[in-house]
Amino acid sequence: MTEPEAVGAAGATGRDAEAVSRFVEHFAAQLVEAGMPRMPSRVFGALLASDTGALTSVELGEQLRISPAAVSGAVRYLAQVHMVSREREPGSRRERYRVHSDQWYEALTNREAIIKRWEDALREGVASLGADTPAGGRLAETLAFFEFMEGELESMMDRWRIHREQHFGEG
Amino acid sequence: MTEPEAVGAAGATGRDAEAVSRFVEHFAAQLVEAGMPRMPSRVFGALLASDTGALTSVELGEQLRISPAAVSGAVRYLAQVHMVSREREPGSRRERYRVHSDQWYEALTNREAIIKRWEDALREGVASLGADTPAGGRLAETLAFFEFMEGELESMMDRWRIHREQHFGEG
DNA sequence: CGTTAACTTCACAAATTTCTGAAAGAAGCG
DNA sequence: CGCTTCTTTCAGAAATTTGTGAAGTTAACG
Repeated sequence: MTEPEAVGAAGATGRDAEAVSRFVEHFAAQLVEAGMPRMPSRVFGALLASDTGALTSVELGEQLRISPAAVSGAVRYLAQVHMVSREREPGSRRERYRVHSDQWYEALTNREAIIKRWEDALREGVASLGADTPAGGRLAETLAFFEFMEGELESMMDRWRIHREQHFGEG
Repeated sequence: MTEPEAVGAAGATGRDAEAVSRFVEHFAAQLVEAGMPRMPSRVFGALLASDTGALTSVELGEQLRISPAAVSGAVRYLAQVHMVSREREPGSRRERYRVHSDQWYEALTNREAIIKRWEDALREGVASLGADTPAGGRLAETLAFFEFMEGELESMMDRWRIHREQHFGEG
């Protein structure tokens, strides 16, 4: 009874728990490599791979074998960067964490906040080093790049929404 | 002789070392927050803020007050992600590390490698969970998003190069 | 209005990461 | 061909991060 299901078999849930886990861990590893902390990455992976797109704290804890505290921390992180939203199951103290597909895109776009802070730092640098110095010029060009990117990102998301509807309908 | 220059004064180099340092540390902090290790961030900041855009190992060590070993590690990291290139000063064992402005852009674009791995993980997930399941569908849509982004990024860089020439000339 | 279920916070232990000093390894120069 | 100068590698110390158990807090339900 160490393993509730045989490897590769579809269990009582109608899903191959082994396959799900493999995906979750593999995908989470990529997120980690991109700089996201481990627990948030794993929780996000589990939500992505869930059929409803939403899981409770207990379900996450069981599937990932982590403590309630770890779930709590991970979810707080993910909510902060807008990668999941919290739902209150009506008539229950149970909370439910959900990925909206569009939230996911927005979250990536939310790197804008980071870009904005980079821009601030660069502007400050240009000012204090002098726009007429070689270093100042380099900073100014970098700043221009980010400002350009910022605008592009926005129109890119617009194009995506159109592209998406053509391929996935109203979603 | 603990401090070669008075605070805020322009030294023999003709630059306000204090102002440079402030920028470097501030900018580096933003990079760190975005997920880059600290030493690489600081080294990169120092290079960005240098007049020539290139510094030797010793110069970096002195300016940032870090050991040669730390410089070595940071530079290796930065070279790996294509954010600096190494130059051999002819007729000297001294090496010189440089930021090319375009390298910087390319580096950001090099996140493509990361995206590619995300895509692989997602494709695998779609296959093993089944494209006809709700979870599989969600993964497929996410995958489509990344594939879309990949193409967009490329054309965005093209547009940037044009935009840049109009504003900065041949650079 | 008390009881209980669920989530969060806190302090600590463990693991990982990061930086340093010391020694070894290249590469020009005499 | 040995010396000198610069860089890298390595092992270990220090600091930071991460996850847990346990206590605390909130809110539904009888």
